[in-house]
Amino acid sequence: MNKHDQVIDFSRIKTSCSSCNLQELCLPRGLSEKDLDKLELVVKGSKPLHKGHHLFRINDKFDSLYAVRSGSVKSYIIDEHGEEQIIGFYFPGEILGFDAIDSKQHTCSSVALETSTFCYLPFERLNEICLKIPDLQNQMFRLLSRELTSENKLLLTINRKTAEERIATFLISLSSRFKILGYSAREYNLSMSRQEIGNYLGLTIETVSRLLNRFQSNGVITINRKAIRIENLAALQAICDKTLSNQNNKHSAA
Amino acid sequence: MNKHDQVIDFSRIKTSCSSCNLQELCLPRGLSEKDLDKLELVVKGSKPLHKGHHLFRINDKFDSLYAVRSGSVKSYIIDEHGEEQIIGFYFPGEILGFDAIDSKQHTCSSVALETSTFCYLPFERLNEICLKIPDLQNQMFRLLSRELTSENKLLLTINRKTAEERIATFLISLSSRFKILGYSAREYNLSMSRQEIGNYLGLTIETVSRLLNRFQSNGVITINRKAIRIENLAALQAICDKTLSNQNNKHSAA
DNA sequence: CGCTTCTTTGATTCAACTCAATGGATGTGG
DNA sequence: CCACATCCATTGAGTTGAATCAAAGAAGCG
Repeated sequence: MNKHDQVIDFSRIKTSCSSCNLQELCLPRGLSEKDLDKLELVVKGSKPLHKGHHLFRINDKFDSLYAVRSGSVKSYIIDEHGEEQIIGFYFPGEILGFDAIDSKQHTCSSVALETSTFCYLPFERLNEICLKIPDLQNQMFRLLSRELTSENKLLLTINRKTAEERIATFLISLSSRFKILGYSAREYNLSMSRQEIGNYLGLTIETVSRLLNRFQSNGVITINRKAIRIENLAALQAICDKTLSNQNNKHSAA
Repeated sequence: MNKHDQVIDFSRIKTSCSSCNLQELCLPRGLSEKDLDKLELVVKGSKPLHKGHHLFRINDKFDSLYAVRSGSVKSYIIDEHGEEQIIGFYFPGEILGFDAIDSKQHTCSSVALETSTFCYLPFERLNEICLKIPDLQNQMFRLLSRELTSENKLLLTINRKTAEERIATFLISLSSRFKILGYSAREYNLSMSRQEIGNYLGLTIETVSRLLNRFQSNGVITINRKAIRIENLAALQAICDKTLSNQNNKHSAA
């Protein structure tokens, strides 16, 4: 199904950044009221996307960035053997699509993990108003920069941490993102499967399952299917970089 | 040593983008002659940085992006145990420092792998002229976007490839970057150590050494210390995604 | 030219993967 | 509402690719 098939044209629904409770997390952050008004003219809403439906696919023509309003999505690329590699999960207030700016084609696919809604940020128009609103240009640079920094952290997690540390790090990362959104940092639902967690972190589903259950046995978390509660945040934090300091220099350079 | 200690103030040396042979690879790409003139007023040169000296360190105040003019650098972050994780290697025409835009502090450190020179691109001024030169703003977005895409590819390499495939992929990546620079794609010098290659790819130095020698035994490459020659590019390409297609779905989702 | 750093090579170990089988949840259609 | 199918998660046993440990050789440096 194509987004233009709909009877009601949701893309015409003007979204109001100024009344959006995500504005301090999202693109509008730091903009004056006057500049917000200009931005709102560019942003469009959309109808909800159901679980398993694609927001965009690799090689699709790029014409817009997307901000998650509700729900969650995963982005993934495909390797030479057609296998999926998940490169990120996105939650409300987070923006995706930046990777397509260079080639004007999406370099990854994005699919809803649950019923989700989005704001569309048509890139050409965004580009234009960035020239007129210095704070907006700056915010764009900052968002791109932040994405780079968080990819660097992920690289570190995957390259230097054990399976146990990776999963703990992942759970903590979700926790702090939900906290920022005003949800509980202690209790949340995993919108992705064990398979997807493993894929993202470079682990098999069996390893993910075993370790989540080990954390539960140790009283660090309680997990029931998708529902997770962090029982001992400090302990989980400690697991994130458990490996003892001095002896550990397996990949270290200089 | 601080960059202001020098007798001759190299930072005053105006660099000429318009006569630079890297202009089509670097920030000026796609700019008109008139816009190039404006950009040149912002860009500053610098004295050479010798091997092992830092261009910037983590937490340094961010005030400038850097373009490599000659030589090469590595960027790295430090984990909780003080261990280094290399996040990228940069060659002439490539720009680094983007990760610091968000927090205004460098989130990684960068050090010269050999004697290298750079152009300084003071960010505040760059920001300002981006507002006046739409093509430049666009080029900035594109460079940031490209950096994201290449990090995604790295993630895929590290998460889904064997040690052998990672190293082959790394050698091919260097080859194509050197080719773009107009150097030989078949023959080049590794400016980084085995240790640094391993660190970057999530492997130990022993594994890197063994596999490079295996490639040599198989006649795919010739390697003598830092000097590498690709004897059979097709074979090396084939190694990059050697693992057979159908059976391989260890981390795959959906 | 002695010292340090980098690289190579071999033997052994182990964390995470693979293979295998079962269990629980959700959904569908008769 | 039950029977069946499917999908996802769990758990166990055995295997393996890359790490670790160890030691020696080569190169570069002061």
